[in-house]
Amino acid sequence: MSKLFLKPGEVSSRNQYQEQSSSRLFDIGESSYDYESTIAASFLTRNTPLPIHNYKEALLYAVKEYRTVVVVGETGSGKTTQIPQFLFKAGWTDGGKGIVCTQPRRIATTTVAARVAEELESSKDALGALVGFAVRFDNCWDSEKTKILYATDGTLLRMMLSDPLLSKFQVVMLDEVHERTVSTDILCGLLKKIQRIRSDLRVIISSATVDAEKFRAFFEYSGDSSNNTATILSVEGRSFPVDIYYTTYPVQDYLQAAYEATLNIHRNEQDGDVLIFVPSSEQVDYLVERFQSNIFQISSMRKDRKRLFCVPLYSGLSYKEQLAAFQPAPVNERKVVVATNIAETSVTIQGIVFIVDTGFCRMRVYSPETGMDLLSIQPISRASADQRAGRAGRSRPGKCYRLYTEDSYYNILRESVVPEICRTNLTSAILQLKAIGIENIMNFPFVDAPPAKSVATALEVLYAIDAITEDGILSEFPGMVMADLPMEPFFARALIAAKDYECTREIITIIAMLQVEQVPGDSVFKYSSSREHKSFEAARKPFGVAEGDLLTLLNIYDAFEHSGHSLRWCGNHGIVPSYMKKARLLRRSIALSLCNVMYGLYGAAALSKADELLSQKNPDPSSIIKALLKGFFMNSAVVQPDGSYLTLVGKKSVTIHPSSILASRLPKYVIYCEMIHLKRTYIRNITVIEPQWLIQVAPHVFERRKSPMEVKWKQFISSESSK
DNA sequence: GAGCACTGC
Repeated sequence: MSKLFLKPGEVSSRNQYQEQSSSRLFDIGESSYDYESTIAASFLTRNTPLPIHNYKEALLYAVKEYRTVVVVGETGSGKTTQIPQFLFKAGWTDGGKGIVCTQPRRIATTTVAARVAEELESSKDALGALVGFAVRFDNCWDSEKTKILYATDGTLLRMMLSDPLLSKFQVVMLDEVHERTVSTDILCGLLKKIQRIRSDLRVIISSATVDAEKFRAFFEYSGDSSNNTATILSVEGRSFPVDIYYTTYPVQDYLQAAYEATLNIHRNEQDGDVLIFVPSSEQVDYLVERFQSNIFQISSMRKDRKRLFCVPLYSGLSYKEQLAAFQPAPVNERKVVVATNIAETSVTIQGIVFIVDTGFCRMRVYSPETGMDLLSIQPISRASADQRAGRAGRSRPGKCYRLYTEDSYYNILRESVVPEICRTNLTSAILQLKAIGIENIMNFPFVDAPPAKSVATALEVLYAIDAITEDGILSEFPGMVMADLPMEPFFARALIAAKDYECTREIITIIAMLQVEQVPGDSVFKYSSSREHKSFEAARKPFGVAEGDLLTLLNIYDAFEHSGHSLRWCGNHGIVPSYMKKARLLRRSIALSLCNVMYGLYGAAALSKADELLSQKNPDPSSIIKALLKGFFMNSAVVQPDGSYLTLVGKKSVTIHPSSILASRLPKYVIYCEMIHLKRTYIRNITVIEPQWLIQVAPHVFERRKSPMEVKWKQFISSESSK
């Protein structure tokens, strides 16, 4: 087996790199977060100075002299927690304006804020005063007192709706910019524009090495190189070297190779756990099963009979199932974690010494031509490969076995990920931009511009749902209201329409239930993970209604409410109580947002209006469906003789996903929430409609056959581009 | 009868 790989002596120096260790409760200065099960490791490095402290003076100097500072540092250097504190202590908030630091994930946002509050105020109850956080539906900060605010990137973007110049902030720090989320990318463009108006604003960009000069150049707006406005500060990391091994030949079957590589590690290597990266959850299950069925032979490979055990890790597992991957291995046993990309950035497992990297991941890619999402297995980027390798070497030197050749690494893998903005549906992002006041999308300073076709498609969709006018201008109503509602545009449109159809309570409930449904693994029903789908369908059946999946979810919530929100009732019906609780909270949050945004009510007035909205029942399914239709009429389809469906807009051939309650009923006309191409093109979350409702709800699309709207759309798209 | 990587408002 070892002949597959280059010998250690053949490892050239460029295959070694550093990543600093950070075995503490909160991973400082990086996207990762350690599950609670790793609390035991938290005090190991508490008192060790973080590398960033060596750069304090250099950083403060750079922020003083330059409008934009790109801080390059590997994960764990301490930049996320320390930089805002340096600036605070140096007096950057003395003028009354604060510091905001964005993160791509909620969990990192809240945990980092908690840690900084504790560090700065030496108190565990300090969060929400000097230091706070802001994420959707969960704010913990004080507009008077808070000087350091951690927020998700999407939340800061949303704040710009009411404060487009971010006038509350003196310094904006964007963290994990190399991950290239849509929100972070858009914030970069907006900050670049704000800097032209606000010369006092300071921007700090935290990024991985490969992108540093790209971002520096993006924010540079002096043409004179002796008078730069943006600079780069590099911060070294703190960690142990990771030796990289490549295969000598391309592997035919990376699952087989991963299996063999792991056996080889187990046979020949000292202590230390193994983390295997594979693209999909099915492949995780396959490998785990394969290890488990050979566990005795594998354990007997070693003289000391050291045992090996294998656990899966992907987001579709329930919280409880995921915890097993974080439990430390017993003495004289080796843990093998088989994981999807979740282990690349979202979570950190302590004690990993060996990495096995297949070199592939599953990625969602949007096709603007078809308006469809495609989920396909693709080679990872070099940046991802390095990130994966860096998951070893956090507590001691590690090794990474790449199941591809060194030549592939340098010549086939792309340098960094395709930015999300280039492979996603832009409807929501463009609505946000319009609401912030960016009318001309084509001229927006994108770090990487999305495909023009994606922009055009998004504008067409926004026009069709009344968010923008023919001239591409955001409408005061419903456009501005849709932008203000913290949900996807189609849902926002349906929620606004619900007022006219007098079914606000029902639409809010459906949106809340869908939100919970989307939580992978544990959804509303017990046993809904892939292995136990039969129980899931059995539990759902008594609540199933002929109108489809969305009204079935409503039916479940109504039954839960009717039981007096009884946990015992949940237990008796195979429904997970915590998820119904979550739906209940979400309903209230959504209702409150609606009261703020559409009724202009705040405080106690909003609370009482929300309660009123949530108590007015409408038992008429047709009005609920019409409200839904107001948002989702573009996602309509008609059944074909062979049982497939044809979408009315776009004429795509699709199939109802078998998980739908309507999969075998084949109603004539339906709307769907999502279309995705897997082995076939599926539509999911189906609702039955009457065809004449389409004309009632969207006459501009379905009535006039002679002059297709495409003509009009094309006109305003060209006027949009020429602005 | 199929099977979805991972986030966010």
